[in-house]
Amino acid sequence: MNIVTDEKRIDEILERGVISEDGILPTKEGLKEKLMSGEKLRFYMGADPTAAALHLGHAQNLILLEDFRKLGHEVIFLIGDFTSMIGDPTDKGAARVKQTKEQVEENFKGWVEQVKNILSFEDKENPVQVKHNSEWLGKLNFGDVLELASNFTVQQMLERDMFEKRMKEEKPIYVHEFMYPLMQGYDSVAMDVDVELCGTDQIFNALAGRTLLQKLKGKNKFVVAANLIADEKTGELMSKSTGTGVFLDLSSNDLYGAVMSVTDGMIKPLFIGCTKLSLGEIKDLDIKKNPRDAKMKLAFEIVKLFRSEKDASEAQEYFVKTIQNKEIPDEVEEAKTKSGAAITDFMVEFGLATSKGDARRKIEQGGVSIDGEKITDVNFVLTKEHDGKVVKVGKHNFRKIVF
RNA sequence: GGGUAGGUGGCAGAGUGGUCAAAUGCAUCUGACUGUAAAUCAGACGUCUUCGGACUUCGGGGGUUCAAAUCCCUCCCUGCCCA
Repeated sequence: MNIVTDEKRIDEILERGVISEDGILPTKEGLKEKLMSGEKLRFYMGADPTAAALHLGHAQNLILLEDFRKLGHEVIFLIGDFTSMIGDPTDKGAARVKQTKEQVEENFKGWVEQVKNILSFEDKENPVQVKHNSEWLGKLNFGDVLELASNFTVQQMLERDMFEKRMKEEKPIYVHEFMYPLMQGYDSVAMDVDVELCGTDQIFNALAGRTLLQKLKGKNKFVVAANLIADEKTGELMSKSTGTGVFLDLSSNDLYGAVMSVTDGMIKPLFIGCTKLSLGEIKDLDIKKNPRDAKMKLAFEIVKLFRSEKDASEAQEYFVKTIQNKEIPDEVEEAKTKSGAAITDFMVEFGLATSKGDARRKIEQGGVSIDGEKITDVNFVLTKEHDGKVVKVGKHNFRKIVF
């Protein structure tokens, strides 16, 4: 596969806005020059399988990775199965709980499935390569680790803002957490990469790799740091803890809905980071004037990109029907029960409530209905006449009663 | 090694013998309002319940007491200071 050196395309990738202001290190010009040189480069991006699902924040980096792949460069998606057992201290107020090998295995199962539409693992000429860092990190012995560690000082490690923060808050910092940048750095050496893609929160770790590569191989690695997806106005990051994370293991309908419930300030960053629309098209959308329509377009584009156009249309239809018009959807998961079953037991059994008490509460608060009729009695019992009717809990949880 | 302060619900953080299933904030859930926005407001937020209450929870174990998150013993874990 030939290396594409089309300046316009390279500029569009580097200028898109996904990459942070000074997110290309050491310099943007340097990287552009390298891309223009026609030399085949090796890119990589890593992610630790600490969660079962990837979210849109990862996705934006992966889309970027694919852009570079399409220019003809070698691209590696690194699964941090070894590093995730230690845990990256980034953005954590406390040390991450170590994960077992089983948990890690369990988590990255399905990752490829979640992103196969945006990353070409199956490309004949130049497929994305998948690697695991346990392959090399697991083989280092204590001496090797000491050797690596001797390239950095404790002061350098302590410069990381979150270590500083923890020092200030008198919270523990474990010795093995200092190893994290070393490990991520060694990934670069082991794979002998030219460019690493990461989020801005990962720059410290990525630079450790730059240092190591320089010292051990005399190689000049570039770091491309993508902006984290954040609300334009409030600066709030998209994250699970604030309830704004959009995960990629959701069904198409839920993925669409999850995008719809994102704050308005996230619309533009998501368009730029997680869709294929050109900057011109995004500009034409006039997000401010009609945020709802812009968001629907965004949700559509995202589902289309990660699933298919058909899924996107269906998800949109579902959304309009059940959420906007509050109708019962066409297809509802069936729940086989017995005549005489208490509604509370039914709810617990089919995941509509976490406990009987929770079920009772939801009924008392008016959150439960059958075919549109609100249930007010917590002792309500299902009978034959409810066969085929649909129980609704909250705004969008439905189950069809089947005997 | 010495000294000292701590370990509380998903998280942060109050509570030092009964009124504690444990304040408050965040997260979460339900409702209202909406664009399933956001913000806001109201309510809920251990399990079971015949709705009287019962049962399990405050690092682990043991003890004192009519009564323990709170007191004692012991073990485990962490911060800080000194060495």
